Amino acid sequence: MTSKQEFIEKLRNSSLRPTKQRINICEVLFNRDKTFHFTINDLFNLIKDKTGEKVSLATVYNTVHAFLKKGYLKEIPINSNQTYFDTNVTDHHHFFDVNEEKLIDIKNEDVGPIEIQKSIPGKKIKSVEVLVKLED
Amino acid sequence: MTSKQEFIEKLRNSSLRPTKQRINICEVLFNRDKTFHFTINDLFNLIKDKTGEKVSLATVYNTVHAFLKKGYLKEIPINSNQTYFDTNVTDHHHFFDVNEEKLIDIKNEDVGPIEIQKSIPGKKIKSVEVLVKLED
DNA sequence: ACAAGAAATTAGAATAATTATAATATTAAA
DNA sequence: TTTAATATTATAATTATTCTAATTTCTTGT
Repeated sequence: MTSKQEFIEKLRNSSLRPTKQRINICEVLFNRDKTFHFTINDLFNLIKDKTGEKVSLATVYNTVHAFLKKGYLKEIPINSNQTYFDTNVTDHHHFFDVNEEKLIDIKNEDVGPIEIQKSIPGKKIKSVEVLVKLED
Repeated sequence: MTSKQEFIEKLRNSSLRPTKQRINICEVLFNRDKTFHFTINDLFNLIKDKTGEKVSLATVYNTVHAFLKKGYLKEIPINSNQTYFDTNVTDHHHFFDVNEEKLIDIKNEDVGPIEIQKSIPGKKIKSVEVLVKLED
């Protein structure tokens, strides 16, 4: 359980102004034990539900993007038409349950080493992510 | 080079009605040597350019989705806000050049075997895809 | 501490992406 | 053929995302 004050400090330390909106978003995103997978819309609705305060959808977008850039969130590549995000920013992979449209983390150590025997001149690898689609 | 007549047959054999729009889309998608990575918008613009005929954007969506379901196209999971598709429907992986926003195929044999040491009860693996992001 | 200017942030309005459905075209049946 | 059934198209509606004017927060000078 992180206090409002701690979020304010963390935001300031990241040179993000600790606005009421951002603090609310932090409470929803980071006051959790488990990692959290969500879409912008999930988050938008949860803010209203959990904090009672309304934050505009555009601000949710802005904040999520700010947090992404700071490395507090990770974007997960799935070809659903809604973009998914993850509060687990460590290097890891995902199951995507196609039937239930639900994401599940796969720890890095649960995936054997991935060897890419091809390279593109002038480019370096930024990330390697595995997406395992599941069905019933 | 596949003829219009051949596309008509292929569509019929897949129980897809061979409409003028679909034939135009086939010409743009499948009259190529190399595999083709595209977004709906890319395709929409190419149809006008290559065939001179206009097909509505909604029809492009419809057709791409129909082709996906039939297995003639593959959707590629990237977290760009535009969905990418691939005419290469074999099992394979991708580089995504983040700077140039460009996709590059990685043949299956250029990626070592991927071992997933975790499973979800009641669910079976539908696909395993690797996305390697590249930067300068 | 306070005011003024600079910079960042918010949220309404605009745009872009995708889907639903009424109108049209294609096919199947008689 | 003609009609009925079904599939397809494309406009209109909806949903997702971004842009920007108005507002808020911060910084600096006093």
